[in-house]
Amino acid sequence: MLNCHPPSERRHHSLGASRHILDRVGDKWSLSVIETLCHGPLRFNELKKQVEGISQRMLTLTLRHLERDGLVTRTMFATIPPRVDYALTPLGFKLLKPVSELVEWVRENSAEIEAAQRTFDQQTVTPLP
Amino acid sequence: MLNCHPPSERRHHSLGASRHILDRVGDKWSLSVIETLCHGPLRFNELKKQVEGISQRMLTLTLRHLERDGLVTRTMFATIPPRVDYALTPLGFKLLKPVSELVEWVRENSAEIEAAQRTFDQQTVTPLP
DNA sequence: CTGAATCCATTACGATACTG
DNA sequence: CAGTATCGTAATGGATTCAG
Repeated sequence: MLNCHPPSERRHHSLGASRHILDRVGDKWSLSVIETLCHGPLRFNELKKQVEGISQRMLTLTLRHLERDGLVTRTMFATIPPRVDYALTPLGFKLLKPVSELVEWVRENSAEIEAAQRTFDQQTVTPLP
Repeated sequence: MLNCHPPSERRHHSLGASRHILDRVGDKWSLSVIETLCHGPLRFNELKKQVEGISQRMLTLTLRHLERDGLVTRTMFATIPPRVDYALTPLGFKLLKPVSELVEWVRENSAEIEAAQRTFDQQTVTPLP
């Protein structure tokens, strides 16, 4: 929970340790990859097809980060051609709940957010004469 | 909610419209600023003192983004010296709930996450002879 | 006091080519 | 098939200086 308490009762840095996961939430591809994997394991190229727009490089990097944080497992099969399966860990599945609720919240409030953005953008527009 | 359904039932881009807010969640300062403002309005320099480590530039930029998204209001007083109050909007307050639950989730699972990171990091370490 | 402007370092990302 | 390597570009953030 965020430290919504007066400064006297506040602990040092309320976030900080959570940064790594928040970075995953904020980066361009992690949530899409997690979402795609929630139906079951997928191979690298299947993932690449289903996460539209992602490059090979970014898929590799994103999967490495998710694997490092314990959200995704990587399973290699010593076949020819090689085959690698990626799957959500139980931890990865559990993350879906709070993340989904956040995304859901944004959806429910997107009209208000976009209205605010339009208002803000119009204020500072200085049309040329 | 994230599209955890088979591809046949899946809507085009599950995220996409939510990117803007997810970017706020993911960036370095937005959540700290929101957290600091949840006790009540603050002036620019009070915010700068309480959000430790933030530079003047990043505080300005962060506040502009939050204001644009309708999460924060900016109130100027035409006094000398000038005074500007920043406060959470009702929308900003409401965002605290899903965000807090996400941060809470990370806290509850930080041990497991950090253990995964240590394991991952040790795998690829190749100590020099 | 509030904040805009500038400069710089680091990182994120994308496109392409190459490899076991 | 599943990557790695390399390159170039854009975005992000920090430090410092200037201004109303």
